[in-house]
Formats: sequence, structure tokens, C-alpha cells
Amino acid sequence: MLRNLRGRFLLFSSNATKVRYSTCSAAITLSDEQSSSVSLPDSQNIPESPHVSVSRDTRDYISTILTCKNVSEVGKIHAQVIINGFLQDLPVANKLLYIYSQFRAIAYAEKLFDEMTVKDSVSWSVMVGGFAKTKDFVNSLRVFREILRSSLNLDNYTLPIVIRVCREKRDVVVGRLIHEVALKSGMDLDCYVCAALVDMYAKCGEIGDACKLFDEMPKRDLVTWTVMIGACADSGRPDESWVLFERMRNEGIVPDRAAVVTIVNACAKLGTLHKAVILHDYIRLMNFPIGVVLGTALIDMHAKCGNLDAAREMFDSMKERNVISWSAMIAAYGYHGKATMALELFHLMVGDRRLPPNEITFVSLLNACSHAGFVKEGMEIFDLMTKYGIKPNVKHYTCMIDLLGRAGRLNEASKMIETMAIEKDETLWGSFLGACRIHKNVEMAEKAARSLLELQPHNSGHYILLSNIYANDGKWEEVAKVRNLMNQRGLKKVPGYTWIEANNRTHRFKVGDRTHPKSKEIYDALKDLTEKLEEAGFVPDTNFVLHDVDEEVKVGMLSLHSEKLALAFGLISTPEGSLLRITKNLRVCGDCHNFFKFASLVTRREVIVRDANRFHCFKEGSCSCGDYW
DNA sequence: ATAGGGTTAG
Repeated sequence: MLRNLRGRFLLFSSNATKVRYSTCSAAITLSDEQSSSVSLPDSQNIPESPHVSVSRDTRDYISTILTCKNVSEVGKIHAQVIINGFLQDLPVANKLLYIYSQFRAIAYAEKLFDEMTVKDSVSWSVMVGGFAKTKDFVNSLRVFREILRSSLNLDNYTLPIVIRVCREKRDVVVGRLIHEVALKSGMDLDCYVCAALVDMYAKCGEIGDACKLFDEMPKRDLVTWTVMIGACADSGRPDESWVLFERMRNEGIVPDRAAVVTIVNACAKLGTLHKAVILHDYIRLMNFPIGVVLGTALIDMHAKCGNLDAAREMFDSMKERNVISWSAMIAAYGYHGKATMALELFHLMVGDRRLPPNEITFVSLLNACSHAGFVKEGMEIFDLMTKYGIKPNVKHYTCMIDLLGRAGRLNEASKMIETMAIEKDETLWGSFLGACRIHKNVEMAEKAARSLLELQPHNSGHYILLSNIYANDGKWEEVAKVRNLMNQRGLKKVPGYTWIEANNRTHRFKVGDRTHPKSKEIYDALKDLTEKLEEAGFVPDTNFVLHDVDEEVKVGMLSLHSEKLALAFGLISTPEGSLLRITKNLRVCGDCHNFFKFASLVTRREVIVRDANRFHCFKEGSCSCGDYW
């Protein structure tokens, strides 16, 4: 029978290559040997010859194919389909194609596809999807191009696949081309296609196109809303995610788990504690089962909204945790300045739990060490990476440069940069430059700045940093040069903003802001506070003012920093002794950091400041970061 | 018969 089958099979594959022949005959051999272990209708009655076929209908075959647990089982059915002459039956053949591609057995699918004498748009679509599933984007798009060249019509099933391929490749040029082709074809694009397009544009950074398409859609379903909510969060507008989520629910659409995870993620980016509380209450109310993914998202949200205890509570309550959950919790301790807890958790993870860490776990850990000034521990962790088979990438090196640099070990940091065997990026040089600034090393700073301006000539932050360094060194000519260069290139300083939550509302301040209705009271309170702090020993650090002006003017400018205005506002508009939560889009400057320390002592207030990438918890005159700001 | 969205760093 085996010979019989193989011979029959070869008739169907006259153009088969040697490799293809061997793979397929192997499948048939396997299925033959295992026939007794697979339960199939009529399995005892496999005919000796295809001509004495016991006829089974299309639906029978399809449901049998769907019960297959692996490729060899499919191969067995495949053989029967051939024997009984059902390969001409398109639904059956397409289902076989589909199941092969689901098992990522793309070679089998391809061979079957080549053998099919009749194909329809489903067959082609399944092939496009099969290649996409195995991340073979080149072939996926190749098959799609063949569809375009053929007389087949485009359909709403193939389009989402290829659009997704463009998303994965971050190829908005091809993505837009496909969009245009689809529009020109005159077909109606359904929700699947539009959702895929919105997502593709958003992930490629073309948020304008994503919004436009979303607004113009006649109908939006849950996935479309979810995609748009995520798109807003990814493009730095998590406040809009929140609004969209409410709008969606007002339209009567009930979120599912993926939608909830998306909004939790947006809320993490938003960083507002009261919204985090509302959202978690809502999730509890709706009785959403909290699995690994949602649980991990909630850990991250609570931590980034400043509630480390709630994050830990979530972590402890989870029945199942993966590397991502552990890494999220380790990272949370890290940016809250609790390096000891981060290290402890890591040792529990790799010790008792025997869970292998990944490269992100190590970024989180190294970051924890640099935030807390744990130089020795950081270096140990860095060495440990290789033992887990993880090669340090540029992010790990950046943490190390940060760690060494902040600790004042600029020579070691510099040596590390020189000897590392990987390509250096702007974040790495930026880290080094920041350290040079803290420790006022002009020569090293110049070297870093040169590399930086070469890599990113349009990032104004680098120019500011360099001119600050020159200014602090009294090199006013150099300051002017850098400033001119910035102006020539049409660059502006990124504005610094500070937000503070008070009475469930968020208030925003910028330098010297006078737009707030309570402006007068804020400035009075700030003046009053500054006097008290100076009595307690606070000395303004004018190193953090750029301009070539008198000391007195510099002090005046320092006092206008947005974080100080926000602090003053918080003090007068919240009950005495209550915790203050402040967010800044850039890094808090050294003078403000010191100011907040004194303020926490004098006002007996705990202040949590979340800046560009870290939390600073000020309490009784000190900060959780131990001044490794 | 074939299709779209969700978790950790920077």
C-alpha cells in the first residue's frame, strides 16, 4: 500500500524537486505507519486502490482536517484526500493548505499549492497568510503581487494580512501603496482592513493618517477602537486614549481583554494615579479574568503611576507569572530607586523559580543599579549576563556608562566606550555627556558632543547640554557658537512641562508660568517656601541656568522652574501633610532636586516626582535615588 | 474555506 500511495502521489507532483519529494513521501510514510493511532471516520476502510473510493463528503474531510494535532496527521488525511480524488474539491484542498500553514509547515503548503490544478482567491489568501505567519514577509508579499498581476479580485481577507506584514516591517511606503491599490479597486474596505490600516499607519509613526482613516470610517468595531486607543498611547497622547475609551463605551461597545490591556497600557503612560485607581476598580467590577498579560500590564501601570505597593500586590496575587511579569516588577523597583528590592527579586527569580531572565530583565536591573548608585552590584550583574548566554547590547552598555559616569568614574566609562565592540548610539553618548556635565569635565564632554551632534544633528537637547557645559566653564565664545549652530539649524529647545495632580485634576506648568488662575498665590507661596528653605540651609545651584547673566538674575530664573511652581501649587491646594505627585516631561534639574529634598523636610510632605525616566521619592530631606539623579 | 487589536527597557 505504501508503494501504491507513493506512486499515486508522484503522479500529482511531476514538477516536484528532490527535496519536496522526500518531504512529502515522508509525510505519507508517517501517516501510514501511524494510521492505527489516529481516529478517523472510515479509517479501517482505506481502499487499496483510489478507484474503489469510499466517498466522503466535503464537510467530513474539513472537520477531520481540523482535528489534526500535528503535521503528520495532516499528511495522513492529505493522502486519503488524494486517493479519493478530493483534491479537486476546493474547500477541502484549501483547508489542507490552511492547516499546513497553521502548523508552519509552509513547505508542505507550498507543494500542495503548486499541485492544485484549480485555485481560487481563498487558496492564494491562505498562502499569503501562511508565509506571513512564519515571518517570511518577502514571500508573503511576492504571492500578494502575483494576486495583483492575476485576474483575481482583491478581497477583504488578503488585505489585512499584507497590511500587517507592512506593519511588522515598519514599511509605510508599501503599506500606503497597498492602501491606494485597494481604494482604486473600488471595493468596500471592511472593518478588518481598516483596523489593519489604522494600526499599520500608527505603528509606522504616521499618526495623522491613522486618525484620518479612523474618523472617516463609517462603522467601528471593538478592534478598530482598540487599535486607535493604542495608537494614541504610542504616539505620546495617552490622554486621548482615555477619551477614546470612554467614547467607545458610550457607544455601547463592551471591551474585551485585549482592549482592557491596551487602555491599562495607555494609563501607565499617562501616569496619573487617580485614573489608575478608577481603571483598576472598573476591571474588578467587570470581573475580567486577570491572566498573565493583563496582570503584567497592571503591575506596570501601578508602578508608573507611582503606586509601587499596588504593583507589588498585583504581582503577588498573580497565579501565573512569566519573564515579562518579573521584569516589569524588577523595573518598577528600579525606577523607584529601590535597587536592593530589584536585586532581591532577581535572585528569587533565577534561584528558587529557575526562570531564565531575558535581555530586558538585565536592562531593568542595570538601570536599577545606576538609579541608586550601586556601582559594584551593577558591574557584577553586567558580568553575570554572559553566564545566562545574553550578550550585552547598546542598552546594557548605556546603563553601565550611566552607572560609572554618575559615580564620577569618567575614565572607566570612557575606556568602556572605546573598547566596546558594538555600535554606539545617541543614547549612549547622551548618557556619557550627561555624566561629563555633572562632573564638569569639559574635554570629555566635547568628545561626546561631537559624536552626538554627528549622530543626531536635529536633537536640540544635545546642543543645550553642551552649551551648558561651556557656560559653566565660563567659555562664553563656545556657548555662542553652539547656540548659533542651533539657530542655523532651526532648532528650538524642547519645552519643559510639569504636571501635578490635585483634587483629581491635573494642572500643568511651564517655566515662569502665569496662566494659572491662582498664579499670585502660587508665586507668594513659592517665595515664602524659598525663604524657609534657605533658612534651613538650602543654597541655589546656579550651574543649572544657562545664560550669561548676573548671579542674582540666575537665582531668579531658577525659581521660575516649572517643577517649583507645581510644588508651590500643590502645597496650597491640598490638605496639609498629604502626598504630592508630580510629573515632568524632561529630567528634573539638580537644583530642583535639592530644592525638593529641603521642601520635603521643611513642609513635612512626601513628594513623588516622576521625570523623563525615573521616580524620585522625597521624604524627610532625602531622595530615594540617593542623589544619583 | 481565508482576515484585524493586548504585557517588561530605552
